[in-house]
Amino acid sequence: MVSEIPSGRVTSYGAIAAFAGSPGAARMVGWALNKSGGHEPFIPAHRVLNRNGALTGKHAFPGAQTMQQLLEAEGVKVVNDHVVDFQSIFWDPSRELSYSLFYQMGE
DNA sequence: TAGCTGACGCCCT
DNA sequence: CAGGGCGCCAGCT
Repeated sequence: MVSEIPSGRVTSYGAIAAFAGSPGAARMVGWALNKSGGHEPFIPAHRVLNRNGALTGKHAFPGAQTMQQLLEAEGVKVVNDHVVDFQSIFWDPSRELSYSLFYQMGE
């Protein structure tokens, strides 16, 4: 699901968990993303933030500024570990994720 | 077995 | 504004 997030857009752990059918299991999303690093296919984990738009996962990246740099490279502004105008570039799975993802997943 | 700890989120004091 | 409780659940001690 995270792979479907367009460049320059962001979403939250909670939104993903909710759409996946386990509202409240946002921690698992972070756990999964943590495991997803360093291998193929590339998962744009830097586009997933907490519900306030904070870069709470930055410490899981190689460099201290890596997550922020990845976002800024896509045109997303970051100030004080928070994405600027988080609401306007928020990517809501329930509203924007197409049926095609599930088709790809096999169901 | 019990408890703790997360890249979380919501609700209540 | 701070702090606590609870749900969530995988993976360690």
